[in-house]
Amino acid sequence: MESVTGPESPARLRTTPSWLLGQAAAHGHRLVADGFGALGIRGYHYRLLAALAEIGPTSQAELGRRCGIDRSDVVAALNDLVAKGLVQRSPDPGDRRRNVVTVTTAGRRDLRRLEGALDRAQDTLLAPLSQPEREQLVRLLSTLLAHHAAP
Amino acid sequence: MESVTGPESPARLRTTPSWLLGQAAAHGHRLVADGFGALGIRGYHYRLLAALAEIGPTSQAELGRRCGIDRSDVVAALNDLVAKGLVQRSPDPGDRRRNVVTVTTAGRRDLRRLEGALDRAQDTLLAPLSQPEREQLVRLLSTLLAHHAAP
DNA sequence: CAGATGTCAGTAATACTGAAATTG
DNA sequence: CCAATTTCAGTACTACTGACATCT
Repeated sequence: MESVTGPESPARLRTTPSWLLGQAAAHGHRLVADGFGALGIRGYHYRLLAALAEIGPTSQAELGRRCGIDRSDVVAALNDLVAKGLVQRSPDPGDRRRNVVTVTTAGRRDLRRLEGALDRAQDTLLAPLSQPEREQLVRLLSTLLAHHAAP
Repeated sequence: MESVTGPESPARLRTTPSWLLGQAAAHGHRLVADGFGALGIRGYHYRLLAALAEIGPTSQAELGRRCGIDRSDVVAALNDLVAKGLVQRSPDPGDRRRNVVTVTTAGRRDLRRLEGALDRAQDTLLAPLSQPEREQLVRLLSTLLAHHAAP
């Protein structure tokens, strides 16, 4: 990545929130991807693993809703995770439309490593902000997302 | 788009800045794209038009640096803008490696419309934030980008 | 029948990589 | 020879669309 603009970017862009968000998100994505890259994991994979570890065995549709990932993309990402032996996919006895997805022991182990990489990436990303500023940023973004979330 | 997660997203994600940034950026991108869509313009196109209108005729490489767009992507986006008659590309007499890119009258006209659409998208995106909060968000993001900008 | 689910195929947009040819 | 510029070809990741078959 490295879409660094420097302080000479157009004045209009420098004060446009959606542009600033996009650039900051790109930096964050690059840092996280670098950390995940060694384990051959992408953002989608991590999200799914984290959600599974937190809420336990779930259907693919529910996973997609929790993670904000389209169900068609969930299919592809789970294929990867199954191939890596990090999750297990089995038919739901109670509802034959569904699959039940479960994290394996190897999945939990990789997830712990990913958490470490994620923490380091956040620290690098937020380096120029004080602790109160970091909390303020998280608060503002959370307010934004809560407002735009599906009702 | 619409990667809305709702308040039941994994706890780990809800407090991870890079995830929050990504989600907020996705919302912003969707709103802006909706506003630009009617004119057949993407983010890259707008950035280039805005930079050109601000700094005047420039080389493609300089444009890319100002806008944070890779040179190879600048080529493709300018091809579109030339085809639409919004910019003009001509060889630089002083340096025959370069092209000089200039906004046309039609380009300035479309840019004014795009600014309007962009403003409306920002208002929708920032709806849940007060004016001081919006300024705070811009400030925090600017600090972040300034720090990660080319050293 | 309506609605949910899993799957597949395909697309758009941003971001990035590598290489080639030309010129300074 | 080295560096900058333009261009092309190709890739990765996120996000989204439409369709289909299956099952509740």
